[in-house]
Amino acid sequence: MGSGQGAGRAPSDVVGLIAAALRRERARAGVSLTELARRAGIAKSTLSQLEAGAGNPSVETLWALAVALGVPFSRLVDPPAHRVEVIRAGEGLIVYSEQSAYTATMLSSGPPGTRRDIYRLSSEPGTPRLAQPHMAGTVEHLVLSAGRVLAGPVDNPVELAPGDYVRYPGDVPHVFRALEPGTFGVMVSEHVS
Amino acid sequence: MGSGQGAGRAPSDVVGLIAAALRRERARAGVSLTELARRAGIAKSTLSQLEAGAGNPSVETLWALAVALGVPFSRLVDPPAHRVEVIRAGEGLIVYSEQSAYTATMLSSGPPGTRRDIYRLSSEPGTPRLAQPHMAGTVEHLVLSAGRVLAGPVDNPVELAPGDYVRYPGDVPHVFRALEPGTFGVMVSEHVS
DNA sequence: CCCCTTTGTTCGGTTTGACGAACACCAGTC
DNA sequence: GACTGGTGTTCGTCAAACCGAACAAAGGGG
Repeated sequence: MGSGQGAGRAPSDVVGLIAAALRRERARAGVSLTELARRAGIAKSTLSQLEAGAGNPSVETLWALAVALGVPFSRLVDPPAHRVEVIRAGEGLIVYSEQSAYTATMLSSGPPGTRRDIYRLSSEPGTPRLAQPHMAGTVEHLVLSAGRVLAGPVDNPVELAPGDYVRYPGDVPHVFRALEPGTFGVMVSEHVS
Repeated sequence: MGSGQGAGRAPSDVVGLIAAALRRERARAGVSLTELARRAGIAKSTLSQLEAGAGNPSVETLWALAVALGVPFSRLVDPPAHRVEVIRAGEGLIVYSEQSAYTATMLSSGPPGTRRDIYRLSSEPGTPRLAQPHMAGTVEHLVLSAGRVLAGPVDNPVELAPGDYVRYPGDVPHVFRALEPGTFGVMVSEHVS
């Protein structure tokens, strides 16, 4: 976000955001204000003020609410993910095929808020696929389906057998190098923040 | 989520987490405490206390710090994500094993923002796994790694071969029925509210 | 050497967030 | 009607988060 600094920021903006998030999440959970306050162990007056947009809660208070609501903390502070439901029928769309022995097929393009894509990777030995760093904050999950592969950050790759799972940062150079014929796997690339 | 409650939690845990995150991020940014406090527009005494692990900052304070540091808010509250994680086939948290011939291993639990989990499913023939509907808005993606499977909504399942991908709503009853021994696959369950 | 800047720390004072009780309101129930 | 059980709200009071200044330590010039 704003890599700039302090100068321009609306403080009450955050408060309003939290107020909205609280109302939304509480409605979703289907609990009353009183009940939620009781579960979170905070005074209901406090919660009332917060949902009204007044106040500037401490992290402990917010944390307790997040726990009681059963939602991750950031859901209460991050702006409501826009639901731009633009899922293309992308099945079978081959994204990369630079080398003949390597193919990445996009199975699903990410829905609301976060960028999240699902690919099927297949590769053959002898043509290591070196991927350039993606956007900062990208994380990749890989589950090997068949064959054997050396995958992960270039400086710390991991050898995987079928069924093995690895997660590694996608914003550093990483590799996918098949060690056996018929190697393929499932990759989930997600971009947080 | 409605089940149980969440009252009891170590509050200072959060504080300590934030303290560590602040020190870490400030070191990464290479700015002094004084300078950071100035940029964030808060008193350096406040920042000093926070980094010392004392105190319980308000969201506005934390927000200002996050902005001044140029990092997303969640980076200050979420535990530092391990960089590379490997879960070998057979390892990991087995979530369901009701029937002996069916196992679901949680590989990755969803990060802030969206709920999304990654599982490895393995099953043997003869014991169809019938899943109850999940939370409304849940979508499941499945890529078969090996074997053969009949998967999808109970009223409209699809037979998959290795490499095949299917996406179906998770908020209706759905099935995962192995047709061959050694069947396993990767499932991404995501919940868009 | 002294001076001056910057480091991060520890003090009083003020602002304010969190609490608990009392409040008004509505829906069933007797 | 009055009465219970629930909703969410608005009040004093107290603890504490935040501030600003004064503080000891550690470099960098002149």
